[in-house]
Amino acid sequence: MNNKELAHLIYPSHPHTPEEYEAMYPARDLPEGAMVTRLGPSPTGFIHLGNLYGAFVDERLAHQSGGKFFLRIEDTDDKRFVENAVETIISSLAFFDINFDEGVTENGDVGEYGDYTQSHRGEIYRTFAGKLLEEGLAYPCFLSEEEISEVREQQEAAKLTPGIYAGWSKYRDWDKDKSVEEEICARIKAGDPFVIRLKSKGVPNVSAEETSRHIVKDAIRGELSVPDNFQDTVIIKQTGIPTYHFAHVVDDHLMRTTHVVRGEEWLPSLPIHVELFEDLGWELPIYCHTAQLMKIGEDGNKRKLSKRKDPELSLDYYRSQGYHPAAVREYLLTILNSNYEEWRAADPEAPIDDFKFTTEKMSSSGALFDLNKLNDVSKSTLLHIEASELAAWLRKWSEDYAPEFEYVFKDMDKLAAMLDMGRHDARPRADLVYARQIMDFISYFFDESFTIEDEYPQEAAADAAAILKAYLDTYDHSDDNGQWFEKIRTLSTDLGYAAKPKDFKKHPEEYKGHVGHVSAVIRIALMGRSNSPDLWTIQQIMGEDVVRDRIKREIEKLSN
RNA sequence: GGCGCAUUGGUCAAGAGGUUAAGACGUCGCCCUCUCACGGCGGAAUCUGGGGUUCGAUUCCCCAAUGCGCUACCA
Repeated sequence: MNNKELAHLIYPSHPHTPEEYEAMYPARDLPEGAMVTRLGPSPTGFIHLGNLYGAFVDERLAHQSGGKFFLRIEDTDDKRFVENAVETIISSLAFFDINFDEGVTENGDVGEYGDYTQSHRGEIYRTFAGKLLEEGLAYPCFLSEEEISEVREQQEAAKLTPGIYAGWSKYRDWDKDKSVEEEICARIKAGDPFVIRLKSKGVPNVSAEETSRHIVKDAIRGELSVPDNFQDTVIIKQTGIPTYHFAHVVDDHLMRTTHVVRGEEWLPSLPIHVELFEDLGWELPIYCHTAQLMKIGEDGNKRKLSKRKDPELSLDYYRSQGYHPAAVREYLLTILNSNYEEWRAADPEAPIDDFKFTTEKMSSSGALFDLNKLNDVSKSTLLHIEASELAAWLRKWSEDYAPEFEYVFKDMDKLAAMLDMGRHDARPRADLVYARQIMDFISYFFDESFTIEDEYPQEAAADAAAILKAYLDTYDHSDDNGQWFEKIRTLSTDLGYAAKPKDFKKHPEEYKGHVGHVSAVIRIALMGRSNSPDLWTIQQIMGEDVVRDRIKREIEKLSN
């Protein structure tokens, strides 16, 4: 039996030949320099900041260069499948403005290079595995789980690298042993389960200096020195489904991916991929191995955490807190490209598309996720979003994540006015960070959430009732900001408080306090807290009735 | 254990064989100010360690330490 006969025995027929597949998925007709990237999530439904981080690289690279960005579902592991995961992935990414040109969508596949779901591509993988079989570059392996662990034990005892490679699977050299050949033949005919392994060409267990290497270009890390692979990695599992390694090589070639963006955890298996590309006679894509995004631990603060299964890193967490997608995007870009912040500072209004994103500017060491920085970026990002737009966005957020805030959205114009407080001044306020924080920030406007949180300042506590009465008597809702504050100054002086804080600081013995203390009393009666934006503006939004009502109520409370 | 990747202030980082080692976030102080926020000014704080190479290294090389990852018929 020769290689060809073995291949035929395993796969009696294929609907298409490798050449036909090549013709079905021809090189893309794209302008010079256009990059084709892809995102290949497995359908666990768990999307975290790290996925988004990588997805941004793909998206920017493709769309900036006039290329294509597609979504491929990598569901070769049936144990991982989670119901509705694909929908979740698509909608989460869309929420953060990651849009695909082709691939899997909610309404089926879009694009000429599909099918874009790996579990639907079994026949394609088997065809190319058959080609490797024919060429003697792969072999069927019947080693059982028990046999494999025995091998491992022996290898560990002998201090050798564990794994199946030259010398450890008799099936590898079946053509040199008639009895093995007969066994393979019989077992295949009997329908015994087996895997297909790559027949690696590297030399096992030699020192690092002695192994030969390939130079592989990595757009982030420069030139990588990749040793020859000597592991007979499984390429087709017992189920007939490929492993990641094989699917990656076949798909990214046939889908004509030019840039493979993936996490650095893939670096150790690069030798396998390089060998596979070589065996199949295909050109290597340009790899972009990104650094891991990590997070500051909640316990201490500077511990690096693995991104793996850390619910705090879940995209849904930031979404439910109500971080605006534009803010998250902005933040991610600042850690993705070190020169982004500088560029943004120079032009706060420029659209993201104007920024020239480059892989060279990406760091090869992992960054800690910094919530402080996200918050800061978010503040300035929200400043550039229209209040009415923001209000609408908040309402959508509330519907999805926080229905308890329904009352906030009864009057959208009023809400927009609240959000807009002080945002158009020469030095705009930056109060708004994320939805939950905003709900708290404006909570005093609503009777549903208004509570007195702070206490009167010591200097004016005793006069609180008097201050409020005087304030109510002179209050005129149509006063402008200047007239209104002039009245407070007068009121302050009348009651023995300095009209200016400086006067009080100079001669504290002459006054009970200053106008700031008096204002604090009013502020607390109206807002329940001692810190807030401009009082006059707030009153204008609240309306005269609410203002008078709250002051009256507080006077009553004080007299009891 | 083996292999791989990484290592500039608390965090993100620029940077070059000779620099006062940028900038941002955070932090501290002052100013502005009816509070807060914004803004302005200023401060504290960094090249993981040890060997080389060199007139000179934080920058180049080696080793170590530390962190992260891989070591599956998971991706």
